[in-house]
Amino acid sequence: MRYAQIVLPLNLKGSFTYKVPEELIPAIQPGMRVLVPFRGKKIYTGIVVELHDAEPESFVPREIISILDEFPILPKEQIDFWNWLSEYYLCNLGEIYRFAFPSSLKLESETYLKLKPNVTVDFENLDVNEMYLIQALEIRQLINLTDIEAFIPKKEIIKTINSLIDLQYIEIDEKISEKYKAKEIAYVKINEGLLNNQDLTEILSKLNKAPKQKDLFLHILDQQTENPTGFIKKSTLFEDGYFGNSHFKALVDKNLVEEYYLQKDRLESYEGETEDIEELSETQKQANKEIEEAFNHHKNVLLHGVTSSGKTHIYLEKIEECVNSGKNVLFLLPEISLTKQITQRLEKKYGKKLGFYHQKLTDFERVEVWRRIKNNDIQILIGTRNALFLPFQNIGLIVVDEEHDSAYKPREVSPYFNAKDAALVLAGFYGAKVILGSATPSVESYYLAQKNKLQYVSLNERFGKVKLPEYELINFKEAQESKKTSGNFSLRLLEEIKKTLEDKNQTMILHNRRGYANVVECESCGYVNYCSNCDVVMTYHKAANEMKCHYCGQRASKPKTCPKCHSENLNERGVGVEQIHEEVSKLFPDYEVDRMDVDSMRKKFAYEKLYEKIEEGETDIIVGTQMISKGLDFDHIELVGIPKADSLLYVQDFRAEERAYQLITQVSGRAGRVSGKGKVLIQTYNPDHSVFQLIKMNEVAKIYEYFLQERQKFHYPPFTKLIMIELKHRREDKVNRASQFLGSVLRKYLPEDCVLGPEKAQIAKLNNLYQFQILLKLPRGKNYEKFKNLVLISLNEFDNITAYQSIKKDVFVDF
DNA sequence: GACAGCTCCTGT
DNA sequence: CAGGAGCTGTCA
Repeated sequence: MRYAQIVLPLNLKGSFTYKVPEELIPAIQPGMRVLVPFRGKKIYTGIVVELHDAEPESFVPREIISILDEFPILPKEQIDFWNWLSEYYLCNLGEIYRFAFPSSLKLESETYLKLKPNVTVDFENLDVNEMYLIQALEIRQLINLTDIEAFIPKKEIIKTINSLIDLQYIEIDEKISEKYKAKEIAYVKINEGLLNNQDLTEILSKLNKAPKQKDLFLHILDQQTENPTGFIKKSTLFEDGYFGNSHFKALVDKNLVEEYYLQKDRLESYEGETEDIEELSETQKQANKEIEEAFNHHKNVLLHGVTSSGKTHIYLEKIEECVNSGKNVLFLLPEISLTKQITQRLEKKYGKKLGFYHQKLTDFERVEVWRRIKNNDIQILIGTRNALFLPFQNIGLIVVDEEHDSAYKPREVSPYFNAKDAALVLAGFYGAKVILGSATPSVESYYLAQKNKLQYVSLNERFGKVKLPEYELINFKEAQESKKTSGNFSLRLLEEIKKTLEDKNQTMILHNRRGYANVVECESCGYVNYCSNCDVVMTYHKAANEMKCHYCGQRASKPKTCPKCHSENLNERGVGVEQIHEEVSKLFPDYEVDRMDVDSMRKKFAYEKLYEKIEEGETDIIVGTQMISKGLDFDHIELVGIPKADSLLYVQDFRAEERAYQLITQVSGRAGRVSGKGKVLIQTYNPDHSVFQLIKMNEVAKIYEYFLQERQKFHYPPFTKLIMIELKHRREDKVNRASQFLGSVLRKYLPEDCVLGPEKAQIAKLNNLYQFQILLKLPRGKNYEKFKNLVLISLNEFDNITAYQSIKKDVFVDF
């Protein structure tokens, strides 16, 4: 095995061939990290994905510099998983590698400047910048390129460096810096020997002139005598703000106290008591048995459990079984803020054997989880989609909670994959089982269950036989005609809110639109405020008193007069959640009305504060966007109101109805969790719309039957496979031409009705990039592979056109 | 993805 | 004709 295929952390196709130096041949194994040179001197951390003896014919491979791991850091299953992802989602291995690894585990060399040895510099002939740089290099031997920006203007840097290299004064080198450092915690103690040799009164009298220092000294002494074997954390000294670091430093300088460091595991883990989980109800036992049977037949499970049916309870049971059989569990959540309940229950059971992994961890924290997973120190890992890439040793079960959630497949970060589908494949490589759980499964998963690819297990009653909420449709048009409305609310909905308030219960109002008004329009000339970066109207946010672009985040002040015709007749159109909140506050001035959306939750701990307020019953009405549909399980919410439910359907997306159903059902699930008397009032202009009618009937099978019929009729997934190709460029004409070309190439290989577009994207310009889209509708089944191959050929053909290389291309498989 | 080396345009 | 922006090709 003299050659290795190495994946580099760059967005490049495939892997690269390197020669394994003689002395490394016995040690090297697939899954290990190695240092390799790439392009001149630059050094990257690559992953060995394959070893072989086939000498490359067309080039002379370079040599691996060194091996970084004693044992493979990446299990075979993960390498298989990467290869699958790359093939299925048409993305590069390098992209996956970048996404999968914490950056401290893939060090790259940094470019440094240093003085050439033994040079004498003739300062006379240098300009100011050159002089600065030489002087800086004389003080510290190495300077990295970004540090130079601190004292030389950006534009001059290249010029300065080049001229000094020409003069033979400096040279460029590459160096790999160790980024990961174990976290050290500062502790303090009274200087050893001090107490034996010196009289305490003598010391204290020396400190008489510095009372604070004296206090601090006594404070430390106190703690140390009280608990001679304990450790005093330095940070605790400053907690109450009485002492400052200067006081402490003074004591160190006087040799009275000492500071020392100990390494600490960065990850806090639960230290409290552990306890067993409660017993299952009869219905749950039945579901549990069905899951067991499915697992015995090597089938994965779709657990469809209505809200509050106790899906978590069943997860816990299965997790327990899996851990008892000596295997580990991966528990996936769409976002980490939802962990609260499951965490609390698991912590009590598994204590230190529980781990977390999500996007909010720092890089060092990620490395520590990696290490613990690799050492098999974690039995249960709770995480978001990036946790799929941890180096699991013997995983036995993957739970995907809220499997329908779109956060499993964000469109913003590449590689674009659906964590739910990826989990099924990953589990296959490990021989593990999967439970997909949701109260509102995705149509795709439901279809798989129907086709018997997944075992369908249903929990159709709430825990403790609590009744599901009742739905009521309010015909808003009729209400308006008979003058039974006030603003955006029907009197019927207001009456129910009032009743709920009088019963000292809580109400939730869902309005899934951020801001106060969608558009600010000039009555006189029709001017509307567009974002300068995007082809999007800016939304008016009254609370922040500004206009915001919801796509690029751009802000602008709200115009007082029309910038075009200077008319003062500015009109606000389109209702946002802020406006609904304002309206409700005015209608119920004696009650506490709070708003929950990304804008009001931006401040630190805003979410936690509001959560607590609702839990304590201080909040009477919660007005919010889809954010309120997740994670807010409280006992006293009895009413859910959706004043403008139609807006949920008016979205140009074949999944709009499914999303609307899921959102309405999820919010509704918050109502009457304990009392069983929950009510959901839906105001709509179209009470006869199938989605609303089906929700009202609350017959799950019929709803999915309806969705599946619609999908089949219009040839959408799960009956076809969609691939969306998006092209972006600063110049519209260029990206337009490129997409026309790609469209024609695709049509050359694929049947005419498979290729839709190219078309301008719904948002024609985003962040100053013009976007065009091509949608491919491909048949599923055996032919899919064949067709996808043709897509791949087309994409390659496109990539080979050099003129289009500056165009950014994104491919979304299973769009 | 990153970077060197190239072309072509701008401006004095 | 320098200096820079943008394009192109290549890396093992």
